Amino acid sequence: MLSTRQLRYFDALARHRHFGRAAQECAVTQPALSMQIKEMEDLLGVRLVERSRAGVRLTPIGEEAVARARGVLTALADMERSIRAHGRLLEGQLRLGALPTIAPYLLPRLLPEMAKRFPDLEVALRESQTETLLAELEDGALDLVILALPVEHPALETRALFDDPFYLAVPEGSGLFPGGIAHADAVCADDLLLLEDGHCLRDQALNVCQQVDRRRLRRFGASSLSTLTQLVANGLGVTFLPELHVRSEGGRVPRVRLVPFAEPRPARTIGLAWRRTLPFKADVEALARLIIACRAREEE
Amino acid sequence: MLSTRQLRYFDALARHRHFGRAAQECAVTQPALSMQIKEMEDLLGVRLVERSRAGVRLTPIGEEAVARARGVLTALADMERSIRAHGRLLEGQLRLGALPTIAPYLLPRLLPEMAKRFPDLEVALRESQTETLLAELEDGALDLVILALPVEHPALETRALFDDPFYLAVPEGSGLFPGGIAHADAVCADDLLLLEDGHCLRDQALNVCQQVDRRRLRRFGASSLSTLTQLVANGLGVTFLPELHVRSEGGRVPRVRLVPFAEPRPARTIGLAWRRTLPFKADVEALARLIIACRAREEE
DNA sequence: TAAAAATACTCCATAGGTATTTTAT
DNA sequence: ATAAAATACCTATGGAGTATTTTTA
Repeated sequence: MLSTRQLRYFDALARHRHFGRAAQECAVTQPALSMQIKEMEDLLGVRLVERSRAGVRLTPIGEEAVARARGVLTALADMERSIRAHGRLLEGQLRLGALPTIAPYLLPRLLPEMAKRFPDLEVALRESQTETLLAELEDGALDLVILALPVEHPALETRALFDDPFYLAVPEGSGLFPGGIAHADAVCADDLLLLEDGHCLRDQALNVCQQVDRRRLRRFGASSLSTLTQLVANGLGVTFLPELHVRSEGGRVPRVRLVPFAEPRPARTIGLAWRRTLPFKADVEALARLIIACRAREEE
Repeated sequence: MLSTRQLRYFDALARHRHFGRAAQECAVTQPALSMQIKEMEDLLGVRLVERSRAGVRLTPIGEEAVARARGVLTALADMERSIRAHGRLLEGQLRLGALPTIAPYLLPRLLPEMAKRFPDLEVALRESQTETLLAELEDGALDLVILALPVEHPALETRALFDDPFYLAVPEGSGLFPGGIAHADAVCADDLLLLEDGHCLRDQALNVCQQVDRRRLRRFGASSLSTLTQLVANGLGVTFLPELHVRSEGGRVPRVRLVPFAEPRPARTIGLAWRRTLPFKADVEALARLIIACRAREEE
């Protein structure tokens, strides 16, 4: 049976595509690493790497092998962490990721609460879009992410936290939706301002506005909700704002009127996602409750 | 990082609850195994086993650890098999499981076809009920199972093969359903004969007969479809027979009348299930097509 | 006290280091 | 010609064996 050492060397080799540098990363000499790779190839009876002067290429089988090797290494690393912490995820380091449309509004309240409740926990933060978060979660660079559900991924588990309803932000005095209730169908593509591509909030908003003609949307999107509200404040259009953002601004935004939607109010579901192989559910549950409590607190 | 050797020793120790016998299984001496376990405990900073005169007990953390260790070992073993076979599942050994309500009817046709199509494949068969099959699949004792879908299991993938409609088997000359079309709602609990508990076919039949009063069902069920048809033939009641079974009997059963159900015909979905970590999809697909073709052939 | 695990020590296999050769561009 | 990997050879770490002690029911 292969050793974890061989898997580690092989992973490093696949990343560096260079025996010498891979060996350096593994803190061994090049022949030591070469020998282990050779041994792996002998054990598997398969050529994993194409050696050539200009670096190294993996064979197709090698690509498959490294993907599986990384899976095994991640599972093993997760096991070690879990057991070392007596199954308590909330001690030691937690690498937490969050969407840019969530992090700035939830974390300022959450992090102090977490520090109070789990004093032995050290949180490393990362803010990225859904796709990046999920990739990093999968390959073990993150432990837990806060994002919008649903997430369909076989290696991940999720836990819904709360629904975050949308408001329609219109310029103050614009006269739109004078009844104070917005209707998704009445939003016009020419007016709609959105985040740039890749933000899931953009897709969610478009989902709500099924009938909007995508071809008539403005080409360039904003990169943050703050920018977006500035645009709205200056009369350049309307946009969707999640309640989470609105709350963090104290319930109102200068020169912008926030119009609630008609029932059923469109919303995004905020939730946690993590690798199946990482933590005990009890820990995620504890954290989930803290987050929910944390959000409820803001209602005061 | 832990070595695979340590994981193997630990797994053996957890199974034998005895250092000496675990060591024997691993073909090393007791002190060698003791040292590796100690090393593991040191690396993890956790006590994994309670040593006592009368054998060994795992601590709660140890239980968690061994479960995870087995997961890692299975993933690694699957990786080795896949790569060794160049991703071709259908060479070497395939440990195949099937439900007792499928195996006797499908396999006599399938196995010769498989032998013809995949000459380098050696098939090891196991026949069990759904629960057992899934457990053995998960812990690596089986590679692939044929059963009734749906199967909801995070570590497993599935592939539907075909729908297998039910017939109602009634005693010849009983006068039931003279129109030649059965209606699920007209089946009476007093008449209904079923397989014993644990057979998924039993549950599926009860699902079709939503209105049947479960309390009035006979206490003891048959252990095979053959027994069941004997009971029906002797006028003791009626039962559900899957088409797969009927076909294998040449389309008719002595002294039993087979009544098709009204549309939509109730059916069970037969499918394949396997660990996500094991094979390439292409191989499962190849086998799936063979099975489907194999069943279609019988229609002649 | 007796069975089982831990410890002490010794040995050897194998991983790793150094020096060198081979290979491919 | 030269950078990179393979090979050869030596060293040393650590895994495993044998003998023995310690533990505990």
